[in-house]
Amino acid sequence: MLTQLALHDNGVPIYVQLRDQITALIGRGVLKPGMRIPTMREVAVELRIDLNTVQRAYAELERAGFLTLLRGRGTYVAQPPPIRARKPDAAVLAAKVAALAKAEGIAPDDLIAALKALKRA
Amino acid sequence: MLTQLALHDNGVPIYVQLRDQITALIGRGVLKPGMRIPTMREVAVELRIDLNTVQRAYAELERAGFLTLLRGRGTYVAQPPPIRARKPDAAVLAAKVAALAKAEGIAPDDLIAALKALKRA
DNA sequence: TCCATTGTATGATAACTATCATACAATGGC
DNA sequence: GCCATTGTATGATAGTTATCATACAATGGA
Repeated sequence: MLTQLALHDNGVPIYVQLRDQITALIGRGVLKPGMRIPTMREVAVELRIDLNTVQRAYAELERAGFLTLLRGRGTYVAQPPPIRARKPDAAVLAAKVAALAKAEGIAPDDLIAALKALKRA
Repeated sequence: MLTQLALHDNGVPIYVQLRDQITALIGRGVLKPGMRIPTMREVAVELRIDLNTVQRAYAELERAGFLTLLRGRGTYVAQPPPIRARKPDAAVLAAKVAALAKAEGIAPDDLIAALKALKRA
């Protein structure tokens, strides 16, 4: 995983870059549920950043339900909850996602296409 | 242009969001060379942020060659804006979004369906 | 039982970010 | 020339971010 992480000097806080890049890796299926990911210290040393910075990213990812932190054992990609075909929930998420896409200047159709492409990968 | 800007509370500094969203608008051709864009004060009032914050974004965009600032007259999209105008990457957003859906237990197909429904609304 | 590993926590410090207030400086229209 | 508009600049303040140093706490294997 470490080789896929790249921090840039573009004004975005390090912990945000780390958090979002790990989220993206999970979304792409590079990191799968149950997988163990590098320890906070490994990430800190490899990326030459502070342990506290990594902890912040990991902690946010745990709160968001992406990771499971086990003291003394390591960090794992969270087991996703059972998929329910609840359309209302999907609608709420879709609204949020549409706002994100708009902010980044991505057309809804392009996002839909990219999501479909992800499924095939 | 103002209606196309949306700031989020996601840890990314406001001036970075503003800067990147404007470069995306230029990259997409929504803002064309020679066009006048809103004054710093207009942006500050509309987005309810500080004038200094807008100034920072505009100043960085000028240094990067995207904008031309003319005192007393306003701000214009630079005559040939850099070729390196940032093009939004739908795949990156899709990866993040897929992870969000996974964490909430929403099937990708349901999210796609909900996004399509939004378009019709 | 030890002990290395790994996550968790605290406190200090410097740098950065956002806001507020205020003012200056150039431009162009009248 | 006057003056509204708009970009430019400064200084203060509060909150955030990154780093450093250090320590504690739970886990599992030897």
